[in-house]
This record gives sequence, C-alpha cells and structure tokens, in this order.
Amino acid sequence: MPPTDDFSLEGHVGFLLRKAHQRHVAIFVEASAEIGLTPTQFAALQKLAEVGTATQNLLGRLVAMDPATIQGVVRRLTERGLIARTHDPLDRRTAVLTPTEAGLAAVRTSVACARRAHEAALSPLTPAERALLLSLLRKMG
Amino acid sequence: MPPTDDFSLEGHVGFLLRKAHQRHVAIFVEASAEIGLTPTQFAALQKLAEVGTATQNLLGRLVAMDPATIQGVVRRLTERGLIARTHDPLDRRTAVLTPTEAGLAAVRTSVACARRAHEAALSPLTPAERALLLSLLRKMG
DNA sequence: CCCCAACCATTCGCATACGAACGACAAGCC
DNA sequence: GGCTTGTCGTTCGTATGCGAATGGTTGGGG
Repeated sequence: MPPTDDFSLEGHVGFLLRKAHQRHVAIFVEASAEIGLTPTQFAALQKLAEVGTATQNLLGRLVAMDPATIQGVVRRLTERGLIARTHDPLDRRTAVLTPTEAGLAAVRTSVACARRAHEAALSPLTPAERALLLSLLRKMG
Repeated sequence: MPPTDDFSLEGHVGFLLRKAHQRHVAIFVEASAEIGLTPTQFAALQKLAEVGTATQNLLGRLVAMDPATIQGVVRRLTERGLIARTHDPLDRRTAVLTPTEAGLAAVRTSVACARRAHEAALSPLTPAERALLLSLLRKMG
C-alpha cells in the first residue's frame, strides 16, 4: 500500500492556515482601502500607538516580525509620515520609534476597519465557533 | 473614551492566523530540510502528483495560488527537474505539467515530512481540539 | 467567416517573510 | 582598560502573494 494515496492536502493544517490567512488579508485590504494600510502595517502601527515608544527590533518582536521584515514595514510607514524616527543618545545602535499625529489618526480610523475585517473573516462561523477558533489559534502558539 | 483603548491585536483573527501560519512554515521547512521543499512547493507538487496532469493555471486553482504566484512555483520546480512541461498541440495557450520520476519520489518522501510538520504544529492541542480547529478552518473558507 | 469575450501564461511593481552576513555599538567580565 | 559576547539595524538573496497590464490563443455568437 503506497503511503501517498491517503494523503489529502485539504486536511493539512498548513494548507488551511495558508488559505485562511490569504482570505483574511484580502478582506482586510478591501475593508481598509481608504487608509491603504496592509494588515502587517496596521499591526505595527497599532502596537506602536499602544506602547507609545519602542525600538525597531522590539516593536518587531511585539508583532511577530523578523528584524529584516520590520525594517521594511517601518520604512514604508516612516515614508508615509505615520512614524517618527529618533535616536537614543544613550544607545547609538537603536532607532527609537514614535507614532506621529497622522499615525495616531490612521490607527483610530483603521481600528474600525480591522474590526469589520475581523467580523467578515469570521462570518461563516457562529459566535461560539469564533471564540473557539480564536482560543485554539492562541493555544497553538 | 477613545475607541482605540479596548483594541487588542492579540485577539484579532488576522494576527493569530499570521502567527500560526508563520509557525507552521518554520516547522515544515525544518521537517523537510533533506528535500528542501517549501510548503507551497510541496502543495503544488503533491497536487500535481495526485491529478497526474494539469494546466498551470488549473493547478494554481487547485492549490489556491494566483496565476502570477503559481508561475514562479512551477518554474522553480521545473528548474529542479521535479516537473516536466509540455504543450497541448490542440491548445497552444496552455502549459501542460506532469511530475517527473524525481518529482514523484520527492512527493513520496515529503508526505512523511508533511505529516510530521502537521503533528508538530498541532502538538499544543489535544486530539479533539485538533479536529475541531481543522473543521473550523475549513468552514471559514 | 469574423469578431469579441474569455482564458492562458508572463511580466512588472509592490509588500511580506526569513536566513545569513555585516558593521556598529553596548555591557559585563577579567 | 581591553576583550568577548550579545544586541541593533541593514543589506542581500530567495520565496510567496497579488493587482494590473500585456500578448497570444480559443471558441462562440452573429
């Protein structure tokens, strides 16, 4: 009996996670077309607004992004004037980040979009199922 | 009361899906280091082996990949000699794909890696929770 | 038979994502 | 005080992922 025959891609976590993630990204981008923030950019900017100030790598760790990844995200947000970059005179390695006024305004607007995207992405599920899915995803790590 | 304060990134589907997906990719790549297939490449190759023959765009639809995305995936698999590209004389638009012998061998080996990655990614969950998560992800679309 | 709508594959541009290597710097240890 | 270890941010290379535009081709409707 060949071990390949009973394999179903559709039953694989990785495949389902990839599809669900793709779907959410599409929904999010559509829901926040006015602001033009991607889910990744929103995550970084929202978290920065939440903590007020952070080093670039620290912000990356807070939102689960590689130093190489957060670099590009922060660069694009800085170029759009949503993040201000200063330097800590006590540690000349670090880039100290702060949301600008425009950045805070963008977060306030985008939070509503994020909530709409959240609801839309979970719309096929009942409220109980939604809570269950979220807790399972959290437990997965 | 500002509407931003009660927003938690960690309770957002998009954030949890992104983290879970990243985690699975890392686990998969580590589990199949010997073959060196990414989850995406494995999905395309496994599905092609399952159906035997497919057009490039059709294969993309079967594994939830854009025409622009499947193009690169197939190109890399072809360059590695895992997929053969021919042409349908009756439809000169299409690229007809078939797994090579090496491709079939790679699928057979990788299926075991994929199963290990599946188990490892779900290891924080009980068997009942795993089944639940899979069914919820499937239901999400 | 011709034309047009639909489909195929490719390309460009942009945004994640991460390993690896790098130069700069900080902090602790002897 | 010098050295080693670790951290910070950057860059390069590679791989997804998708919108949009393009050129080639097919097939159906008039």
